[in-house]
Amino acid sequence: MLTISQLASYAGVTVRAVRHYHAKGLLPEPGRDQSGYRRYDAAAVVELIRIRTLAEAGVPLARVRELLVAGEAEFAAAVDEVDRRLRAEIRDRQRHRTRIARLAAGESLVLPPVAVAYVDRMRELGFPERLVEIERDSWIMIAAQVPEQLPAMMAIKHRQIEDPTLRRLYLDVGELADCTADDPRLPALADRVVAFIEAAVAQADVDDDAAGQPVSDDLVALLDEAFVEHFPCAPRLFRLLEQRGWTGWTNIRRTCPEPAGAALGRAQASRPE
Amino acid sequence: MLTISQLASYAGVTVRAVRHYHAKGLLPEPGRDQSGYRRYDAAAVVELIRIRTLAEAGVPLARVRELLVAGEAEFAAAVDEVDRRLRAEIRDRQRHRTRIARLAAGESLVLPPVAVAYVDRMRELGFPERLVEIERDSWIMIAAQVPEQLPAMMAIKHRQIEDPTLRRLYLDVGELADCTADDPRLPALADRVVAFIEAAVAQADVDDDAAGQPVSDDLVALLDEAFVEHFPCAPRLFRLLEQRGWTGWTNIRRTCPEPAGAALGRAQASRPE
DNA sequence: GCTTGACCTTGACGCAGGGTCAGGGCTGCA
DNA sequence: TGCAGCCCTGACCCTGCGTCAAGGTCAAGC
Repeated sequence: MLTISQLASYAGVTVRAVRHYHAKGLLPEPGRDQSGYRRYDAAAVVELIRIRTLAEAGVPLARVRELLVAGEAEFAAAVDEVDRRLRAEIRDRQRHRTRIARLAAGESLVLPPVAVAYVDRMRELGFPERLVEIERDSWIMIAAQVPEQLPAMMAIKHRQIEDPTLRRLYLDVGELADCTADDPRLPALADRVVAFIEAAVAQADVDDDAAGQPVSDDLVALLDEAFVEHFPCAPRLFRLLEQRGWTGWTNIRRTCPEPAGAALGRAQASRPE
Repeated sequence: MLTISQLASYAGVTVRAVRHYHAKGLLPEPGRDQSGYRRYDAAAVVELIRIRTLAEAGVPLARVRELLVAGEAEFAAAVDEVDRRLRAEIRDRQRHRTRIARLAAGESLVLPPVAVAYVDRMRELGFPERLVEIERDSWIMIAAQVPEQLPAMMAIKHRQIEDPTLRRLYLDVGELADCTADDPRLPALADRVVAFIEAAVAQADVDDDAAGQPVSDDLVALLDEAFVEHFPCAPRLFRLLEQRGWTGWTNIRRTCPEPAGAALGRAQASRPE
């Protein structure tokens, strides 16, 4: 008769595994000797080797229990299912590998390359880091929410940022980020923002109209909130804009219905955070 | 401000996962509103998306926590380690696939093909199922213990089983399996076993001597025990053999030292279970 | 007889990554 | 005011064991 460790060593598994198989009902509990030790016979070795063989083939223990007493048909079906699972797990791992390879290559992954390029370009052009960060975070959220519309939106942003007038406006917004609510430069800034938006609405490009309503109202509200959190003067700026007939920021709109309603989408695409 | 389910939906994870990340210290606990609900800002969305991105790349959560604040060098090292782990897991799965493919193809796996063929041949030759089963179980244990010596041992067994005299002896052992200890046919059987063993010792083939002492004494004892368990008449048979100067069964030996000691290994190779 | 070390027992916690309940509070809408 | 649908904490569940705790047993050496 064998002790548990002898049994385990014959079958090439650990003592702990044997007790685990007892607990799971895979291997019947053997009789005990007078001191309470489990005592195994050769049949237990064979059964344990069968269990180990299945387990090493990647069969979950719950399945092993069934397969030990299964007929050929169920056995084949179960094996088939296990193989499908293994293939799926291999596919998962391979996807993971390509993802971490891209991470290792320096890609941020939370942001597609086109957006990374945009953010980098902002830094090149001398935008304050604060502004760059909130812009980056906004695009992370947009990319997570509506990834398929990101390229179109990014194209517009790239064009906007290369436009000297608009770039000047952005830079000035960035510089006024930390000003107090009563800063005397704010009304003039609001005027310039409104002037830009109205010009954009007036000459609404045909090819930009495809953008439509790319992001949900919820997300727009969230982005506006993030803007307010990072820019102390934002509430005052918003009030100044409302006095000039515009409301919101990410998706800025007229407070009163506009005659040419089709231009709204174009206005949103120009959100100058 | 966002509720936990809004946050989760923006980042594309479950509410439970968000709380899990809080518990693991991956995502800082946000402030609560007056009713105790967690309230998140946009920065939390971005952080959660970063966590999800790493987690989806197969990075363990413990590593994610480090990587969120890691510099480039540690990041690269960690990524490298994760990739190694993923490769190892893929290799494991692929091994598992080949193993279950072999299982599906009908191979027993607990027994190499050469042993399966031997067991099948026993059935063809009309050996009683009881005898076949204990033989099979013995070989399972031997294959698990000393797989590299199995082919040589199997070659001997194949030759033995095709020898008409020895096959007749085996068949008679099988038929007497269930006889009582006082069965009158047992002494004659013991005589034939001894006659065979002594003949085998006398003409010890040169090419068989390589087998030497293939299995450990422990395993031999276990196999003998299994034999006794399946054959009620075994104790009586053993006593009869001892009266004739032989002890044991799997590794049968002379009770008194034999003049030509070199023949012992040959005797063992002929174990006629 | 005593110690020592190796073995045995049960019970419990731990791991990743959450799923799923239970039992209750809060909110918003009709 | 009632109801649906959120939210909260706490706790147990899954896999396949590893590992520790606290104690009983056994064989060997002195």
